[in-house]
Amino acid sequence: MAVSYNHIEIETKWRKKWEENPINVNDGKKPKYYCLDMFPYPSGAGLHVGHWRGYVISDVWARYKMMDGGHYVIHPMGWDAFGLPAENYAIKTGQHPAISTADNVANIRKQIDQIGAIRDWDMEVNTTDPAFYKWTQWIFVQMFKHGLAYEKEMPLNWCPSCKAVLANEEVVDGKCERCGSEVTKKNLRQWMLKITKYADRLLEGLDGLEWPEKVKKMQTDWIGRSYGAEVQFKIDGSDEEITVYTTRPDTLYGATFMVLAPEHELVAKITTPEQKEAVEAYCAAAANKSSVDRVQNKEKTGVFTGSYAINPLNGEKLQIWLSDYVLADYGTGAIMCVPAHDDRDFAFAKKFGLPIVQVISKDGKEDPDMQEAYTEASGTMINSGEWNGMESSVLKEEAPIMIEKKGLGKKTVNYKLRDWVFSRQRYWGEPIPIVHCPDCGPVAVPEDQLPVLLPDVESYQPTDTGESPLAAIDSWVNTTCPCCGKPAKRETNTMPQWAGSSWYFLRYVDAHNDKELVSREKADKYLPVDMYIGGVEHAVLHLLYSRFYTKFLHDIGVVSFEEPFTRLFNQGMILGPKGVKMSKSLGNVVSPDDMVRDYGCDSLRIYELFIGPPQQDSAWDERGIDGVNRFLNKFWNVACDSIEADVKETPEMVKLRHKLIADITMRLDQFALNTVVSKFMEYNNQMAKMVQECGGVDKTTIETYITLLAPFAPHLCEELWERCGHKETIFHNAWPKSDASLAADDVKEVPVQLNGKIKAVIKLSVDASKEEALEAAKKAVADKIQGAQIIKEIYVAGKILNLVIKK
RNA sequence: GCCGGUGUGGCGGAAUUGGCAGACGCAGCAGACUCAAAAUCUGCCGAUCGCAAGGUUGUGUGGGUUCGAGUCCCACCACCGGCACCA
Repeated sequence: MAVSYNHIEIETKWRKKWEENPINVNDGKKPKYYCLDMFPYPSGAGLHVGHWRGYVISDVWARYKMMDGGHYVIHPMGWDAFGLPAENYAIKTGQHPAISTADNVANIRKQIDQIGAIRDWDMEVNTTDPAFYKWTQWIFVQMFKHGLAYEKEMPLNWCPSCKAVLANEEVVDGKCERCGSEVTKKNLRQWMLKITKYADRLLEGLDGLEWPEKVKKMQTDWIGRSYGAEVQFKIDGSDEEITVYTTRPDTLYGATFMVLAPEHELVAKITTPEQKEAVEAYCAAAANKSSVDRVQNKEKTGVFTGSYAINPLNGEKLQIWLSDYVLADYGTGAIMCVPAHDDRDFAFAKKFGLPIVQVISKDGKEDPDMQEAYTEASGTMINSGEWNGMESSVLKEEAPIMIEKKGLGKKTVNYKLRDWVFSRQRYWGEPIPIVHCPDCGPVAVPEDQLPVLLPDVESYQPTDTGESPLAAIDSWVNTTCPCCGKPAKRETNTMPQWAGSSWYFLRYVDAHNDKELVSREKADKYLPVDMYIGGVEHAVLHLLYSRFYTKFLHDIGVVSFEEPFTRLFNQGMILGPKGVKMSKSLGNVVSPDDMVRDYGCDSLRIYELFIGPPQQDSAWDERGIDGVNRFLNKFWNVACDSIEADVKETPEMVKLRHKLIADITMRLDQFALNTVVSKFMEYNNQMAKMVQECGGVDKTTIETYITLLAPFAPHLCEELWERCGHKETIFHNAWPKSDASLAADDVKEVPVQLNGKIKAVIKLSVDASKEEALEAAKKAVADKIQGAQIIKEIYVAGKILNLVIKK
């Protein structure tokens, strides 16, 4: 009689046993495997079924690695606990963020425990723990000492709702990545990290990584390296020069005017008295434009400065204009305009009636009536003096060198990547460990005085002025200069949330070290991360910042490797039942807690995998878990019956066993976890038939199945393993190996086609000759080929037999 | 606009990479068990024509390559994601 297994009893029992006797122990001899989840922000809302998915995937993988290859698995968990929600909650309720954070951590810790994952909580880290952020600050001090952290006043992205500056990576479509408010510009003095110094290494390091191509591409585009030339243009009647950056120096003869960004430093100097009023009005208007306006409105605007530049090659006079389509912070903030070969310059020239000179021709002839810019670098040079007749693609490569030889400019490289704006005007973050001294300037807090503790404040309210709430605590702000001992003031900005997450993965393996960030010995032994699992939303944020930090820590000798995450897997989101993102405000958040209670952890684990391909978004359908639960119950009965019946193995059972091993292992290695589950169901259905026919399957087969299923349904499988008579945990079992010769079929069903259409299926022995196969096939379709002429016979052994006929 | 990705039953999805399309599961329908229901079990389940055997058609659209195409090639459409005046 079919019975349901008691998931509450079994799961409680094994949870307790694993706690008493941990299954994942480091004996110092086993090879390590570091399988990491992106650590969560401990939000008050707790975990939903979407968080579960990533943690289930990583735990299945960790347990598989533990069995396959006998690894000691590093599979830790921690808390990315600085950040705005806790601070906003504090503003509303007056409760200190540390208290609400601790509550949330405790709650989520319970939820994570329900997943039944292997976790070593001795490694737990929390970014808000002074013992942890001491090292976040220490890294900043090292960067400061190496000239990578510097202060700069510049127009910055400002979120008026969060009341804080944002890094470029945090601005999406001109809006705040976190709250969606329109981002404005604000001129502020801020701390910057020189991530641009690592641009080339960040780009080149991507090559060796087993990451999704999509993420590599996003980082490549974000870094945005381009090759070209800087060219100097003299200003007519002045000693000043304008330097432009161009990727198309081959079109230099076609430059007919120039455009500077409204913020360019020469604007005031080159504006003529007649144009002064118009220029000032234009610059003021540009300064007030929001990022959204600037991005969305592509209609060209501009104003003439009244001055002219000289084309260095042909001496032509070029009008100098201002326009906000030229960005102040890319290249040199000034461009030479070649309307014939650039869409934007073309639109600008058409609008303001500026000359257009074609210098590249597809067919060697000039087009007297250009309707759009010809932007490809292929064709013959015309109107280009000594360059006439050259192939433009060749010239594009050679022009920078030729220009450099003539002393008109130089070959250069440019990047879209900007330095990282690293300070935030908020309370709940790591204080930046700097003291400002009137005599010595900014001075790093000495390492033996770290951490600089975050003080308590009266009010968490951020200000509109760009000052942190910390600035109001005189007793904390006023200190002495570590250098000269005179009165000085502390830096009151805090670090962005990304600071702790940029290096936390290093800390897990030596979480209690109070002398070093991580000991070199442990770093060499346990790092880097072998498999990193998390959402794709951090492609250019956390994942780029972590690579930058790791490269820096490599350069100062803390670690010996340059890339933190060898392999990356991005799991898809679990969407709400209607296919929209789960969110508190939409009220479509599904909590795992009830399902764990009703169906058990093992059922939910498997359903999270079965719902769809792991890298793809999937809409939650709560009915689907019934199918998985039925499968586990069915398997429970098959296993119990087989253990009891203790039948002798048959050739069918041996074949099933070896096919099962091969199928599951291959799909697991391909990360096709949803199909692993369907294969388990298929084989279980076959075994259920064997139970009906012969009372059960043999002991080896059922034990093999239990072993393979163990990473997916660990509690159930441990219980069954024990019922098979084993004393030791199933997870110390080696991963079964398949013998291909035992898995192979000796008779195959082969479809017989006539002209590519299936007309019959015949059974053929795998070693049947072509003649035998053809004979059998012709017999099977005899009535259909009567009177027809067979033109061609195709036989692919074990797969297909096709007869091409003509009537 | 540029660059990626995806498109298969009522639904989630499978197809060992060019060889039986729709595995597995959900939902649905019919039956068994039951006084009844739930649970469980058995069968059916793309469309279309047919009483049936069986035929035709079918993987976003149109073409092509091939004995054979969901899979490869060309053109297009739709949706999703990334970047977006980067010279």
